[in-house]
Amino acid sequence: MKEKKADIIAVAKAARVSASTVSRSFNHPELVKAATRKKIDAAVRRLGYIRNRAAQTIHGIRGGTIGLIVPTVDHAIFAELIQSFSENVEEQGFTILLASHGYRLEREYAIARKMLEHRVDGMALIGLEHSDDTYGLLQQQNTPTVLLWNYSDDAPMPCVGSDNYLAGHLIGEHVVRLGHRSIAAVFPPISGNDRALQRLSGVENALAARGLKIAESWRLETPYSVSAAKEKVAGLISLPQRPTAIICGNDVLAWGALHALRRAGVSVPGDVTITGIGDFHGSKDFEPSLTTVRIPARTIGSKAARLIVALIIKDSDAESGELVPPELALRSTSGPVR
Amino acid sequence: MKEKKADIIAVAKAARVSASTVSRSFNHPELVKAATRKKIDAAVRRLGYIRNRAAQTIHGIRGGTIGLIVPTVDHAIFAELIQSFSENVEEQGFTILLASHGYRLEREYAIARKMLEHRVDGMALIGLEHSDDTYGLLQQQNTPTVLLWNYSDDAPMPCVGSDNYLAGHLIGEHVVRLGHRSIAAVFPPISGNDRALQRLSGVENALAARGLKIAESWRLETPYSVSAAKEKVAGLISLPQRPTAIICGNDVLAWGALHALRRAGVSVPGDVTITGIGDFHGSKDFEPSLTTVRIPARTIGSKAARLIVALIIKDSDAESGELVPPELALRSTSGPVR
DNA sequence: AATAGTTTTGCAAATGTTTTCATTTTTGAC
DNA sequence: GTCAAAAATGAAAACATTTGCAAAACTATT
Repeated sequence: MKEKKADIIAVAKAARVSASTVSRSFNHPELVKAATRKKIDAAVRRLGYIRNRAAQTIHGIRGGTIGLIVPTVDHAIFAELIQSFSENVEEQGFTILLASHGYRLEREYAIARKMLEHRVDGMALIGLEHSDDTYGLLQQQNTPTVLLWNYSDDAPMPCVGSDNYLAGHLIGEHVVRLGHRSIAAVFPPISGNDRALQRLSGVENALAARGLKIAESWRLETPYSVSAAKEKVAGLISLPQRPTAIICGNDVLAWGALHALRRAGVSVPGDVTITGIGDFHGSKDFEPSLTTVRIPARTIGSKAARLIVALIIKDSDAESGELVPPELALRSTSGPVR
Repeated sequence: MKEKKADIIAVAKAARVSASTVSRSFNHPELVKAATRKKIDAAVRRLGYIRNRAAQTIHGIRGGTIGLIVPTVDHAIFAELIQSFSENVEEQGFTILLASHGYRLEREYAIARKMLEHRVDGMALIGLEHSDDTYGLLQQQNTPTVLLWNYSDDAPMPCVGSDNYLAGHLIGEHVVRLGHRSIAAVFPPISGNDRALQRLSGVENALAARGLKIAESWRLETPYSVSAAKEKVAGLISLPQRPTAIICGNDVLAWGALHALRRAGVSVPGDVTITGIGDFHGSKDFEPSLTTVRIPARTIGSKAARLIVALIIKDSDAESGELVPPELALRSTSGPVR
């Protein structure tokens, strides 16, 4: 294509009007005569003209993008949330700029900066744990921001999410109520992951309320994957002393545990109780179906979408955040201790 | 924040140099004296200045974003691909603009247009099936584009992906070789989904080579979810006539099938053989481990990332695309017919 | 100390759009 | 057919940058 791409002036020429009129016909169509608009539209089509948002953005006009930074997109966890958030945000005319930081908070800062360079209209981050630099950056630029996934009253920014501490507490309580005393825990690494940390302390406190504690050798830390969890749990149950319940930090780890037990011929929940947290797609239909705590990702996504848009368009009666409570999903992998 | 955000001129003033020098110090640091650069950096930090990419973009400078449009982000399928693609693209200094079209090709067109308005440097789409409008748009704007996931020699644009027909053929052949004659198929809807269509015809041709055909009542179409597949398969096996093998269009559906059989107490692969396609995270560690066809998503993602960047920076020895062959992953859910 | 060459800097034009204000055209009433 | 008011359009300034070119400031050489 030798000829340079069409700009608004080319369109104006082709339609025999001025550039201003073309611009108006896009942005304030009611101000231009129908006939003129028609001529312009024809010219636009003929030239294959596409508006240049960058040139608008320069005028302080919103570009219609929202930056979303997630730890990872590779796994089930955030998939539902991302989907729901982006669907809802798109519905309101915005597009998402997505990036993942691989659980490295400095990466997150760098990405946030880059998104700001692109002059996103707003930002969304996962969790409440971010580097001071990141918080500082966002505050100083006073970019509308929402924190997804976790809710806390004293969060430094509006957040919509669930209470991960409560989620952990719920499941911990459920397990002790069933009479379990020998309890193991399988959790992802908690550094840079406030969700996991809170869940774990929720669990621990629930146990502590009954004077229980998780033995050091029964606290397993595993990367976020079915296979890693499966392996760890296989090791765990081959030990002479076996727990009667294994509380997993999320559903994916629980799936791994379930497969490990199946493989070892251990019956669930007859011999061992397994629980997850998250209620991902598939947990309900697992055989046996997984007892877990439902974190309503779709609800969080849509509420967060509404909130961020409200913040961006400065809708003054925007909430400052919202707690979407977790609920115990009682299913078949948990049972009374034998 | 009363004071308007810092611009390059504010920085220039603060550092007592001209705006041009500030600009240069960002874009061609070697052209400005180290001492001056230091002054500028200090001013930047002091004022919290963030460059405005939009204003650069206007000068035809690359903005460093690549648009990626996927059908959905909600499920396992593209997660690995997206992750790997975006990791690799980020490594080369680009950021991803992600959107999903929910399997609606007109949405895809609208999104592509919007991304072009944002002047993305390149585009990546999933599969080879897109509306003529979309293809036309991209061609006319001659935006560097790669098609992910599927490979075909006569694709209208560079593509890197696997051969879904071959994947289907591989698994079909495997199943007939095991001696199965009564074969059912569980596939996602194929409209607007060339991947599924090709897989299915691969399967059918492999069967046809042995004179076999899938009975009409044994061709199940289900949405992309464990629970839908589980339900459909539960119905299937409750029929008086039962297939000895069920070929699933992807691993998620196969998981659903597996759970249905488990629930019904049907042994796998003793009574029924189950196969998937995709080899998603978790399939290897499923109990029993799933026989499937490996579509190397990470490889596709990284190769595609390299390709799109090469196209953008007009690296002339960029490949025109690449076929990443699928491989049969022979595991435990398939066995000889009893 | 003067010269030539090199490095560093600033000025001003350019980029593609929006917007304010002024001008022209149209409309409706008489 | 005239006039005022209303509607539609255009000219030019503004936006935040980059860049070509020229001027200024250094260096090295004599």
